[in-house]
Amino acid sequence: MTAQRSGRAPSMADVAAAVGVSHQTVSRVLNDSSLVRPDTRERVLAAIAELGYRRNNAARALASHRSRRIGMVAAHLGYYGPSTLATAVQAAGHESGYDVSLIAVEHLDADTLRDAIERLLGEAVEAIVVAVAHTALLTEAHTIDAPVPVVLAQGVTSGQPLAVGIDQTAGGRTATDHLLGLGHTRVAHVTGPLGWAEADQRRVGWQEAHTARGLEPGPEIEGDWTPESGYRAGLRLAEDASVSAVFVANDAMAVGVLKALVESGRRVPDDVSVCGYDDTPESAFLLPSLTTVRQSFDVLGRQVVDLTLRALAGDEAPTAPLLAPELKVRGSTAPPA
Amino acid sequence: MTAQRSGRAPSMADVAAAVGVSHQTVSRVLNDSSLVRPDTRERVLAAIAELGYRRNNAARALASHRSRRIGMVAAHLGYYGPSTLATAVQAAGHESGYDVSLIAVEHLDADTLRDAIERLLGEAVEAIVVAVAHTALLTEAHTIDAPVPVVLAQGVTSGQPLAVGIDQTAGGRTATDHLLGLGHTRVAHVTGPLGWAEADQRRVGWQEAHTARGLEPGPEIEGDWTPESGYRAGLRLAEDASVSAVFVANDAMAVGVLKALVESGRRVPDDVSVCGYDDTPESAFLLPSLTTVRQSFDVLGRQVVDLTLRALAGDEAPTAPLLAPELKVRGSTAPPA
DNA sequence: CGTCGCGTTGTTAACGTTCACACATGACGC
DNA sequence: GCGTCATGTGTGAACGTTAACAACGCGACG
Repeated sequence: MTAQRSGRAPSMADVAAAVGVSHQTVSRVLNDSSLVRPDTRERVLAAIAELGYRRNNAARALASHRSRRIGMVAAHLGYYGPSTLATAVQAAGHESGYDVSLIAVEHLDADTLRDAIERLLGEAVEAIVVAVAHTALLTEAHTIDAPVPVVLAQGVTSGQPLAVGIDQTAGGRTATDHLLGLGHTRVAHVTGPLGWAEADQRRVGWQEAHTARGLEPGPEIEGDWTPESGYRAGLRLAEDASVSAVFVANDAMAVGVLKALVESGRRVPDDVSVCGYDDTPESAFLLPSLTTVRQSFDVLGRQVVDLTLRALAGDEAPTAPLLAPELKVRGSTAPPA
Repeated sequence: MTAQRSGRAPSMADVAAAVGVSHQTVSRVLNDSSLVRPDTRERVLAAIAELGYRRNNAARALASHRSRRIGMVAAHLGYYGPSTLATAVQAAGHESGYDVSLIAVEHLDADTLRDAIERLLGEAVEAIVVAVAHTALLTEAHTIDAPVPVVLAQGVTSGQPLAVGIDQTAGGRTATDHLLGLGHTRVAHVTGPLGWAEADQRRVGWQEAHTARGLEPGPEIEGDWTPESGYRAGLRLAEDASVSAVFVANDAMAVGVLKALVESGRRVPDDVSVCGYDDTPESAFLLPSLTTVRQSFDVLGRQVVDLTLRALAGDEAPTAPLLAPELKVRGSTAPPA
């Protein structure tokens, strides 16, 4: 009964032959069309199980012109934010019946991005999610004329079409406001690498918080997201006795800042308050525990996929509001001495 | 000249028609067969560029029975190790002309694994790389009878076929040996969740280092990789005045241990030495900087892909030696008082 | 009792590649 | 001058699925 060609994986035709129906009926069962008599469906399902039949996606994509696949390109999966986002997007996509092809790159420049997109298009993705953090690339990403929707998922400034993001400016403002609210009259800032959208935006928030109170923002030092750059920045800040509060653009750098301050003999938070950004799992367990800003990547991932699906459903330029980050107050911030 | 059907992406036939050759010639150019006259190739290439032709991978896979795709399933991309490994595998695969479909899951149990593998097989991957850390799953993974090679890339204990890994036992031994070598007579251990291969193996290394010197291993507390579990363990260790050295199974937990010890009034390394595992970017900038064990995930990723390619080339059960981790001595370890 | 309609199934033709050939053309050796 | 061979190119048939439509059986309705 099981007339199967040897050597190759069974096809619909094999299943059909085993049951004694046409391959189209098998196809109907697989796509659960309602037009199949229950007992026919039953028999087909049994044969599928017995033969170990598995649907061939390549053939499916070829015939249907639909790949049921979303592409994603993400950089710096070693960092907390990007990796969390990537996992979230993948989970959300899977929930909605899409595979997510993730291209993870070490560092994302214009060439890498173009290459990644080219590869994804080669896989016939129906949409592409780009988690790109660099401002220069952001504008570039907008000009990509791919034959599929391209959704931006990072570094987004406002409710632009086909873009979801977290309101980094608000995050920077909240963090700085917290410090100013404690009574500090000036907050120093260790930025991320300028040119990165997230770094730029957090910095703007930091400035805005000062100007809103008629204050001058304190010294500013550029970092590169790494703990080491935070450490170097911290050493310089420690020399400046007027610095009583620092807003650091991510938790990894904050680790370095803390070390530098303490090693320089300045107590945290007694002499200097430190506020980070990201709320990595470690941050609550630093010495002292780190006040920081938390971003909900799970929600972001879900939103990214929803927006993508809306674009796929024909909505030309779907928009979504920016997500609001949340301040986590811990032991590293206190009123000035 | 450009006879292109509207609405659809151009196909080989379109390119061929534009140039005035057969579709097979276009195919030959694309697969750079040598059997094409230079000027023909030239003209085909020009037409491809002009029409914006892109090869359809679904059709290619269907016709050739080769997808040029490797699947990978990885859990816990939020952790340092797995995410670094995933990126490395992807990069190495790409270098070798393979796309790597990465399925990132939050947590990997038997069902999730089976589902992920099923999805990957649906994409016609030629091989599957499984980065699974759980011992129970490891044995399970060995029994998977997929129609393609399944390569294990984590938690591997020795040079088993189709498996590459880092020698975690050696890592645990090295870390503990370092502490014993400093003069500590007993080393406590905060383990990862037992049942995870890596946790188990590091623990074995810790025991071996003691027995090799005729010593009894110190107290042992089970953690779950999170800083919080490290903190809880640290609080208990701090109560035990006989504990002068601790080997913590990863850096994240070590962060928590450090906090607990210091908050309990025990100085590090003066009263208690602490050694971690992973060498995360932060660890050198903790207070004090963390002695730890470094694993080279770049090399591992490369090896994983090499092994996979060997399996694909027909080698039934290719093996690779375990990679040796490397001790990084920093400020958190010192001789006993 | 014939015919319409609906539910179920079968038939045939795409989809865009690669593969296995067959077919031209010209060079070369005898 | 003719067979042989290499080089370049074309032809037709897969590959395994979906899409569009045709066909069948059967009950209901006029």
